[in-house]
Amino acid sequence: MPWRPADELAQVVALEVLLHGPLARAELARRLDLAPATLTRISADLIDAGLLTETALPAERRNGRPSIPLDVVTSAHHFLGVKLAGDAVSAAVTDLRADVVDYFELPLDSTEPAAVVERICELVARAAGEHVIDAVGIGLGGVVDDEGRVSSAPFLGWEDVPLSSMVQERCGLPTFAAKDLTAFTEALHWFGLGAGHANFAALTLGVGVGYGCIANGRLLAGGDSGVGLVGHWPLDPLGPLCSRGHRGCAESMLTMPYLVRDISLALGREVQWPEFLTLAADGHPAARGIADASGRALGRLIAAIANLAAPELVVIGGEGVDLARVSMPAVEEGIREHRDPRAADVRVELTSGSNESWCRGAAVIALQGYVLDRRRVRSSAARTGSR
Amino acid sequence: MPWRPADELAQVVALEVLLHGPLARAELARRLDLAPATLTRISADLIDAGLLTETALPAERRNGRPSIPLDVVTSAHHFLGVKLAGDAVSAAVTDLRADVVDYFELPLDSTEPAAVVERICELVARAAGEHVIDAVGIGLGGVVDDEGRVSSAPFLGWEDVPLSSMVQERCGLPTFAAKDLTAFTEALHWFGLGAGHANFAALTLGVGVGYGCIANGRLLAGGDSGVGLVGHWPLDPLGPLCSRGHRGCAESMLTMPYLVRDISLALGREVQWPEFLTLAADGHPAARGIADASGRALGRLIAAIANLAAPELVVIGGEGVDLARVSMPAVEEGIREHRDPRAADVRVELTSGSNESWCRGAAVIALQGYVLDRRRVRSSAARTGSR
DNA sequence: TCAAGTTTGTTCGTGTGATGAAATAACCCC
DNA sequence: GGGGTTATTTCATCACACGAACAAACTTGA
Repeated sequence: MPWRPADELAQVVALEVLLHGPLARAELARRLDLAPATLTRISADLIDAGLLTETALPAERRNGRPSIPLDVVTSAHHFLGVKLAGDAVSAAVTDLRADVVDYFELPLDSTEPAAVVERICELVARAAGEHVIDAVGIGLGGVVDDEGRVSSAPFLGWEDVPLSSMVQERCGLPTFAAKDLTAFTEALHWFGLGAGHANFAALTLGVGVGYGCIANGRLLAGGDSGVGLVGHWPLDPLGPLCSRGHRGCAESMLTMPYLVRDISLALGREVQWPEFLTLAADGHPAARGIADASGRALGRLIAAIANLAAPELVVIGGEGVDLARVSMPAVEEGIREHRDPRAADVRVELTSGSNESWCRGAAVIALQGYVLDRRRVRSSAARTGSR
Repeated sequence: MPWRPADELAQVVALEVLLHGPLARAELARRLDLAPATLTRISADLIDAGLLTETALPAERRNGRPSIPLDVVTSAHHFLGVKLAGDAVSAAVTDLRADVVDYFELPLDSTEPAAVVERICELVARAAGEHVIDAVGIGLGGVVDDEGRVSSAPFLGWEDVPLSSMVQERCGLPTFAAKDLTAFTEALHWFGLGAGHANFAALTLGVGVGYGCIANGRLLAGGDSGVGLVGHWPLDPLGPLCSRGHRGCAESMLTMPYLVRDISLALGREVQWPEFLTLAADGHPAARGIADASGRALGRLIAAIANLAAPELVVIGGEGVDLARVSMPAVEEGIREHRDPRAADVRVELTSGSNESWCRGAAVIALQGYVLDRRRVRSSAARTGSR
């Protein structure tokens, strides 16, 4: 039962239901500015096609005839989202709403493209054993073009690897690859904190600092986003030096390795990330100081994003997201410092930075590719600059 | 002969011709993915309606039957663009392609809303004496909402002034007001260096620093863009202090009053802006030093914009644009400093910063309001976050 | 308990309007 | 002048969104 809305309008209706939860016909008609009659017809088609069903109506009761919410059959489709790291590949199986239903992981002993593809296909095979997988998405740090070709991924030593087509040929499933941050941001956009927002930004903390942005309802994708454009952003003229000799850049102020190094130096012993957070939360002076300086730096970065990209919301994620949690007041102070007091407050939200959330992002790339039928359709995206 | 395309498709076709120059029917059909037959019908309607004409075919000759380019009747519509300054109001009359055909100016002796409206209407009357004006656009520095209400304009001491409706009631013409930078950016987008770009940024230098951005084909408009979000951006930790006590912020590094002050202090005599530029261009050490520091700071700001908003192009304007002209190498150095070397080069272009260009921007706001029939249509903009 | 009110969803005939195919027009080159 | 090529037009066709009227399924209130 493939996702094949009969025409463009059916596609729009199906997407609206997919993205904005169960919706009644009348509500859909209002949202999409269509006649009720049209919705009767379209929803009948979509129900016939197995894309939508009428839910068991726990809809809010008001006056008049009760509405019958329509919903997508979430369990009718499954996607595999693969996150590629330097030493392991992990994967999550999700349903049509990007809810994770299964999770696998495999170590990676070679970063040769062929070996990695092999590993990915092992995951695909394992997942396919338990679920019917409709498409595969792969997320990795690096520059990936629209066709899923990895033009550069330093952490794997890759240049110009046609990853998605390699996997697709090897395992026979539609495969899409994208930069990990693109995937993460799109997942927030369709099913996460960014749902319903036409302008928001995502920021991830971890081994590096990542940035993704939805502007006017679509991803901001410069040709070379992905080379780590915010990674070395100068945030504190008095901060420590980073590997490239910048003083107080995002890498040196916000990434886990540097912060762990700083706290270890300060205490004269090896301190791990969780302990650092605990110490900071408990008010240990050295840890507090480092966390606060870091939080202020993060706030400045958020302010920069807010000033230039005008998001309604900034979502923080990544495995180091707890840094923001323990230094929220400093973050807010940093924002105030670099933001005009007359401007509206920046809304900052935190989200999970587990590895699963990266996989989920990759699954959303698969889901989008499948549902929007990428690879075939390029025409509608061709209209460039107008309006 | 009003701009009233019969239906939505006709509107799209007319817009395409307006924005992308004379175009033949076949070319339009290809661009908009329509059947040739459809274009015959639509263009006939539009020609009947007086919106389009067949040009005297100086189209590039190729094989086959020659095409007949269609163009809008540029001189059939005129717009008045008014730029509001603290001490004067100026206005330009433009045609449908935003080419300036006339220019007026009046001093302003009171900043009372009623007095300003009076002055504006004098300009409207004068313009209407020589041209048929279809709509009026007003640009000013401050926060202006979609309905043309000025919620704040410190330079006039205004709060919550329903400017556009005041002018509209007083002079009887459809009137639209917008922030000056919005107007400037939209003008670049529709008819200037930004035409055809779905992602670009505009930066203006003058008494302050202004920023506008088109992302994914539309203006990035935070609710509070306009309070000068980049005006106090920190650019040089060693720079001079600004009025608010920031060190090396955009105001202190890039605005004309500060630069004039700096060069005057350095030379021990009063130096005006043009002389400063001449000295810098001629290699006078002090002037060169100031201009280069300023250029590097500008480069850093451009890099910040390029990193966060991913524009394909950054256009510099404003009356102080020549600063960029005399310090281009420093600007490029500043960009390199804050941009990952693996990222693509940022394309920077300069444009006129004459007062006329601000008026032209305001005229484009009028033109857009008129052509897109704002104030009536709000429905299509309502679809917020999806896709 | 029944009538009135309200909102949802359906049926059906209608008309708009984009389309494909084929014809025609207006050039090129040789 | 003939063949090739591309642009534009003609025209019958047909998909499909719509409006209007109606049926359904509740709430509310007397």
